[in-house]
Parts: sequence; structure tokens; C-alpha cells
Amino acid sequence: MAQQSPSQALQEKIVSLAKRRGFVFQSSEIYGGLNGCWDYGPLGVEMLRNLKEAWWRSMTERSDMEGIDASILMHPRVWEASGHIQNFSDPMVDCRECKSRYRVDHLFAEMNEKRLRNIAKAANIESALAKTMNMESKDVTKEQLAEIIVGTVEKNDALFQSLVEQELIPCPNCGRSKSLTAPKNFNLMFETHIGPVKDDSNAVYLRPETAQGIFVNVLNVMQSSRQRVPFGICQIGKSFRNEINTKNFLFRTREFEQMEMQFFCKPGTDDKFFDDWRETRWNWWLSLGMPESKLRFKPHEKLAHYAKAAGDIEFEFPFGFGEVEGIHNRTDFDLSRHQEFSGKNLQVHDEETKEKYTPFVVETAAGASRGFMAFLCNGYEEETVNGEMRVVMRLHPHLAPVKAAVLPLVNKDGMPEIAEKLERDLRKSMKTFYDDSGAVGRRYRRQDEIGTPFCVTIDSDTLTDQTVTIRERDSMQQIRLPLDGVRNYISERIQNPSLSA
RNA sequence: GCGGGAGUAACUCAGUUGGUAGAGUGCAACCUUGCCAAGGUUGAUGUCGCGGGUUCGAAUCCCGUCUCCCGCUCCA
Repeated sequence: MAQQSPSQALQEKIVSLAKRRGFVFQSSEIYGGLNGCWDYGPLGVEMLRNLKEAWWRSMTERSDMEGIDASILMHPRVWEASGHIQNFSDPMVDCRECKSRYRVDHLFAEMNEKRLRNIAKAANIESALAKTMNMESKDVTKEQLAEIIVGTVEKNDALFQSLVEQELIPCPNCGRSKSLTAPKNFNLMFETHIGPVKDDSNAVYLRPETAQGIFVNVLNVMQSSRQRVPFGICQIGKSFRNEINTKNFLFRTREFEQMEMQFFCKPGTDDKFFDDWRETRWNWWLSLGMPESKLRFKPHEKLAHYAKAAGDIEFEFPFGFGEVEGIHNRTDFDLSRHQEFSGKNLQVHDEETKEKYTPFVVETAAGASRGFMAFLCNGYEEETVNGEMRVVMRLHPHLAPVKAAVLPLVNKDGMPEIAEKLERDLRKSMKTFYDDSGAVGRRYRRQDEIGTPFCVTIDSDTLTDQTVTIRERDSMQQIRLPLDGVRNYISERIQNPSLSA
């Protein structure tokens, strides 16, 4: 067995439990699996639905919010407008010697000016560049130079290779010349084709983010719902990114689900809404049982091309802190671009000042798959009870896939019949599980492992006085209740977990 | 994509110098059991990740490949 850290062991235990109990399976496992893809099993799908439901309700139960569900396939021009066509395909090169990999644009961005000028000269683009920028070649800045070179080189692999051969582009890591491979294009969007014939003219993309489905529908939503700025639109849905490397179970996958909200507001109010949403979203994670000690808010140092302010809510996974939700001030970038590319007016009218403006957008984009994994990691706990190890998944009752298990203490004297009837009754209002196999203690532990908050046990007293015990997952304590009060009791405790027994 | 580790039952893992696979847990059935898992009896389940090669014979040796984990890289 390879040496592994405790956190690595923890992650493997969670992955193992997830499979064994039906939370998450690897995709296409009987065929050897598909890299970076996972399936949700019977318990996983319940929990994921609960998570999305909790998000949806918290977001839409307010007067300034509407929901949509946009198509995954969108007009290809959407991705030109969003910048994904340009920014989401980064040519990369490898160093044959030291095995380092670089993005071509990074390669030139790091170079000093002298080298850049030599390259421009060698590539014979210096004068062309000065002409297009309408200035003398000596006045062109280092950054502009790098930008133009990148633009030229990225479209011309032969040119790049000839520059490498001329020893103008050494490897930044090992310094060797002539060691870089030809640029390889990594398109981070999945491409498919509309219609039965595959050619470039009918290419479409699986969306790499759900946001654009909201932006392109902003007029439709405003007109149909009579919302006025400020207001938000939210959506839950799958997105796809052709990641170079998948990693860490559900954390970095090629197909993932987002829970996303775009809030449209007047320029000048965006900073306030950014702060408000950051706080709202932070508190949402806490409301589902995330301890503040395992969360942090990390502001972005380098901002994306569209953002004015951005930061991530990060959870401390076994492998370290990782983003579970991003909060971005996207400014008017997206709507302006769609306005430009579609030719449609996406401005709104200010009643007070009689001015027109393009709304600013504050985005909250939470990962459903990542959140799911975060709650599993957070809930997993091993503790010692009477000298035995107990594995308990401390999931918030809203998230728990099964809310209540019904157990006959023993399989005789009519206990199973009463238990079955109770289970049928409870099933109408919550997800339940009936278990009559083995000793009751073992059945409790089985439920602990999948995070079931309550177990109801029918015993011999039930036969005479119509009462049952309810055993609570975290404390393992039991109370006695009348049989006909069970449903209300559990419903209330799920609704408001802070109520004590 | 590079480097390192791993892949044998649902899970965790044994399997010696090559001789067609075992344990524990789990699962199923029956018995037992009256509140915190591992009492009893019986039973089922294996493309040894996949493909090829060497060999009379491969879980074991060789090559390729897939998947997972770690590090680098990447993550508009």
C-alpha cells in the first residue's frame, strides 16, 4: 500500500462509502470508467435534489427573483459574445526536455522587451504591427508587442516552430532552446453538431457555464414577469468543460451542475449588491450546517476579463481549500457584448432620471456537485462509542437522503406489521426506509452512515400503549412518543433542526 | 500532458520462486435476538481493470491501454 496522508485516506473513505451506500458511482464503470465523470446513485440523487431544492427555495422565495431553465445548446454566436471562443481555447506547448507545459500567450507575456522585438523582427510583423496600431514601431509597448505576437503566432504553427528553431523561444523553465513542441489547441468547450452531418458550419457547443442562458433571456424574463431592475434570475443546470485534468472526485469534473444567479442592477449600486450577495450566499452555506471554521472567502487577485470584483467561497476539502461558490461583479460586460453581437437593445430605462443604461450584473455561481461533495466531506465523522468505531454522516436534515428509518425491534408479536404501517404513512411526507434485518443496533449504525437523522423503533411497549422510540442520529438519544405523533414530530424537527428533543 | 503510487468479490485487503484465487466485512435465506453493528446455520457473487505478448501454464513476467489518488501543469 502506498503511503498516504490522513486527508488522502479520509477522501478515499468517503469515495468508498459513497459507492458502497449508493451516493456516487463512477461513470460507465463496467467499461473501465470515463475520466472525470460520475453518476449519482439512489441516495446521491436524493441528496443532490435536496441540495438544489434548498438553494432554489432560498433564492426564489423573494419578490425580486425569477427562475429559468435554459437549453444547454445555444446559438454559437453566444460564445463569441461571451468571449469563450477566444478565451476558452488556449494553445499550449510542451518542453520536450523538462516536460513543462505552457500556454502560448503566457510564454510571450513573460518575455523581456528585447526578445519580443527580435521575435517581431524575425516574424516580420513589426512594421505591420506599427501600421495597424497607427504608431511608430519603437513606441509600441512591451504588452502590445506580446499581444500582437501571440495573435499572429497562435494562427500560424509553422511560424511558431520556425521561431523555436531560430532559438528565439527557449523554455522558460529549463532554458533550453529548440525544445518546445508545436502549439496544441486545447478547446475547453465541448463541441457537437446540429443535424446528422458533421461539419464546421453546424458546430454548436455544450455550454461551459449557465450564465449565458440567463443573459440572452433577460428581456424575455423582464417582459413576461414584469420585473424591473434591480432583480435577479436564477437557474440550476449542467455545464461542461473539457478540462485538461480532472481531479479530486467530484471537485473537478468535465460535466458538472451549477446553481447560478445573475442579479441585474443599476451601475453605481453594483458594489452594494455585490457585498449583499456575498453575505447572503455565505450565510446560506452556514444555514445548511457548514461550520464557519471550514469556510473562507477568498477575493480574486487576478480578475477575469469581465469582472470588476470577484471572490470565492471556499470549503476546506480533505485535499485543501477549494471553491464551492464564486461571487462576481460582472459589470455590464455580458449584456454589452450581447447587445453588440445580437444587435438587440438590452438597455433599461430609468424612470427617475429618464436615462437609459445597460444594467450591471452581480453573479453568484455555486457548484451543486462541489457542494454535494463538500457536505459529504463535512458530514463524515468517525467516533468511538463503547469501544467500537461508529461512522456517522452528520448531514443537515434538509440534505439527508433518508429522513427517517422505521425499525421493528424484533420480527414478531406484530411489531413488523405496525412498523410497516407507520412507514407507509410517513412515506407520504418524507423519504423513509424500512429495515428489519439483524440486531437493531446494527440497523441504527447503517442509518448513521447514510446520515438518516431519525430512527423510529416499534417495541413491545408499542403493542400495549401505542408509543414508539425516536432515536436521534447525532446524540444517539431516544425519546418516547405516541405512535400517531411521529409524523408531526419528525416533520417539525426536519423543518427546524435547532429544536431540541 | 509529464512524473510518482495504486487497481484481485459490493467494501477493505491477502495471494510465496509463474501451477486457472482466499480472508474479514457486507449481501441473501432461516434460526436466534427486546435498544446501539460483527450470535448460529446455510448460501450466492470474481472478465484478478482492459488488450496483447512470453510460457505447457500468467493475478504473478513483458508491452500497450483505461481508471483512481498525489505532485507539476492547467483551471477565461
